[in-house]
This record gives sequence, C-alpha cells and structure tokens, in this order.
Amino acid sequence: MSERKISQAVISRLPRYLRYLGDLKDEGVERISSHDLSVRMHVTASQIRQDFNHFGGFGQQGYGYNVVYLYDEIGKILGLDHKHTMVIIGAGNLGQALANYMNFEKRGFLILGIYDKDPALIGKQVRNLEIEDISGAADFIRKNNIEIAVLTLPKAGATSVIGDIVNSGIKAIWNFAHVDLDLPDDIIVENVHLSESLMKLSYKLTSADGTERIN
Amino acid sequence: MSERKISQAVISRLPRYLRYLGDLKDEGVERISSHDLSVRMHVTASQIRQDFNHFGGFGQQGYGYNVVYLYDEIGKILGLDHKHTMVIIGAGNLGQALANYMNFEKRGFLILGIYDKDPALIGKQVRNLEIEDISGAADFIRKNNIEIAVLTLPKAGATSVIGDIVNSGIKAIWNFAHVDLDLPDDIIVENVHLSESLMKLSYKLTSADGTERIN
DNA sequence: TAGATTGTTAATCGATTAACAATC
DNA sequence: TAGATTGTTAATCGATTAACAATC
Repeated sequence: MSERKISQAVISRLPRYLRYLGDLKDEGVERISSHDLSVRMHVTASQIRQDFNHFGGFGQQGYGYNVVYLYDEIGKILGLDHKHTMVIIGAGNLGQALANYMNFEKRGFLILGIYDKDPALIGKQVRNLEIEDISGAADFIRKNNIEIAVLTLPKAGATSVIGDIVNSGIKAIWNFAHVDLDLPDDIIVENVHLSESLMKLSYKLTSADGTERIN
Repeated sequence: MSERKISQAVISRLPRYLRYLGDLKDEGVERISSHDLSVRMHVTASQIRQDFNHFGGFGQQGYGYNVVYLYDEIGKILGLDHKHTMVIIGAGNLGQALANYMNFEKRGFLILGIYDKDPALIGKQVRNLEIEDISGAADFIRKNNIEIAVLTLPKAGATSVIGDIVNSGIKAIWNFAHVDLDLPDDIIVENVHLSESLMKLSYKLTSADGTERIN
C-alpha cells in the first residue's frame, strides 16, 4: 500500500526465487550474487536485482545477497510468516487431493473444513476432516474468520454456490472451477485452470511437430 | 513453423477465447463482433482482433466473427482436433484425481497408463486403469508412442524418474512436481506449480489488508 | 586500497491499445 | 448505398535488459 504497485510479472517470479533460495539454504550456501543466481535460474542478473529492489535493498555491494536473510524476506513478502486458514468447497477427487496434500500445511496454510453437496460424500473422512454439507460452509467461514475458500467444483456448481460464499466475509478464492468469477473488488481471486494449461501444452505439441496445419 | 513465432501471451489467451465461444455457441449466438466479445471478456476489442489475426483472418468486415467457425478454428490451433495420449507418472492423490477427471477425455486427451513406485498402490484400480510399477513406464511410452507424461510426483521422485522418461521418446511433460525440469529442447514442458499459485494468492492477501509489513 | 557487486538510471524491446483505411 | 466492423499500421505503454556510478 505504501509502496508503488508491484507488477503481476514480478509477483509471479517471487515463489520461484523462494524455491531456489530454499535449495541454496539446504546446500549450505551462505551468500549468492545476482549473477550466480541468474546462471542457476536462467534469467538475467539485471532482472533479479530489479525484482528485489521493488521491495527494498536486500543485498550489499561487493558481497551479494545473504541466502537465509533473502529467503526469509521473500517469505515475508509472500505472507508466509502468517498462518492462513482455508476451507475446500467441493470434495470430489481434486478437492480431496488438495485436502490430503501435506505441504500446504507446512507452509502455514491450514485446511479447516471440506464441503460438498453430494450426500454420498458427506460424512466421509478425509485426512483429519469429515466432509460436511455445503449448506453449512458460509456459516463456518463467518464464525471462524476463514480467509481462503478453495473452489473445486464443476462449472455449474461453482456459479450456484458462489453467492453464499461471497457474503460470508471470505477474503480470497483459489478457483479451480472453469469459470471466471465475477466478484466484488475486495475479494481476491487466484485461478488455476488446469484444462487451459493442458490446452497450452497441446498447442505447443501441435505447432512443434512437422505436420503443420493445412489451414 | 511457417508462421512467425506467436508470443506466449497470445497462446495463453486462446483457451479462454475458446471457453467464451463455447458458451456463446451453447447460447445459440451465431455471430459476435470483437467489441461485444471484448465487453463479455473484459479485454479490449483491439487485443481480440490482434490475437486472432496472428492466425489469419477469421472475421468479416461489417459482420464480425461466426461463432461456430471461430470456435472450431481456435480448437484446431490448440490441437484439439486430434486425440492425444497420456500416461500419469505418480499415482498419489493428485495423480488419481487427474486420472478420474473425465473432462480431459471429452477434449481428446486419453489417459492410457498410470504408474507409481509404491507397492501399496500398484495393482489398485483407478477408473479403468490399474496402477502399474513405474519401472515399466518408459517401455510402455516407447511401444505405444505416448505423447504426454503427466508428472505428479514429489520433488525427489521427479528428478530420479525423469531420465528414463526423457529417453522413452516422450514428446511433452505436464509437470506438477515442484522442480524446474532441465530437458532437451525438443521436449515440451508445461508447468503447473500449485504451491506457487497459492503463494501468489497469499501475497495478494497480505498486501491487500491494512497491516502493512513493518519491514 | 582494489575488486566485486549492488542499486538505480537509461536504453531497448515487446506487448497492448488506438486509429483508420479497406471492405463486407 | 450506408453502416458496421474487420485487418492492419502507428502510437503508447510497460517490462526487460544494459550500463555504470555508488559503495561495501
């Protein structure tokens, strides 16, 4: 808020920086220059310095960047120094897979509820949670101040459920449904459109092989 | 190949165009102008026309674009007029969720095998497939000319398995593992880094709320 | 101190938007 | 024909890269 707006491109690169710095930390590397990091990551040193300097000076002339310090700072920028609470809306295969995925918890993302409308699923145990009826989701979010709703529903289900969720005081939606959610400005949306990702792959596959389209 | 290189930004927008055109088709809309589409999609009409014109003239002055024709053409550009064969490498929660996801099949993406190294999983039925030992994956890819390997493995597993897969003649990798694969140029990679997506969401959440970082 | 490397300004490159002539 | 709307060129904007003075 106090800083100038950071571009989407820069933000998208932060998690990757964090990953490489984590690896360096694990290797016991103490400091790294933008140049050495650029070689590892296959980006320009200039971009690395520009990116970091959006958030203030993390390095030292003649020395480079302290790996642990930089790792921690980028973690803070990404909000990984706080815990975050989540519920999963839609307990199909993908919803259950996300609920079972332990690594989110390690990063401080706590899954506190999982919901579905299918009576066949309600009551089923997923990890340490029981799948509950979707009708109770909004109330749970409100009472527990849940920050993030993970939408893992089919397209049709998503649009019908979204109204309730929006009015529950949810702060962000991690959207796996194949729809563009039209939400109030103060609700954050991050989309994961798997089928679009697969189509991009298909495009590259198609344009790469010799068999050029006749039209 | 014959055309000038299309930028990544344009390619990324194609699946979204396809989705909106599919919706219009379902609504029975016969033709649409770049302006009307721009209003629906919240992009500029100029961008729409520029994007389409990378692939040739799909429209008609004074008329606009024929919805069904444009839908089909973008589908062809994305390679959705062919079938594509896939195997899933890693039969954990995410691998099984993807295997069970019916919509890929509708688009012509056929999952023909699912592999894991965990003896507890091998033999388990997932949809119409049985989880097989990972040691047989490369051979299966080679014999059946499989195009796409879906990597749904933990980081450590991914790096150890990737060598075999690369030498099997695979054409593309849909990578869900948290690593940057270092592959020969002729193998296409499309990454889906879920944890990076969640971190971006976390960033927005953190920078949006009043509690600005002290540093 | 001399060498290394940052932080930052300036130059370049590419992508988006605007404008309009071509044409259905 | 007149009106609408594309295809395409030109202008603008933003992001990336290069360069270098500041400084550890």
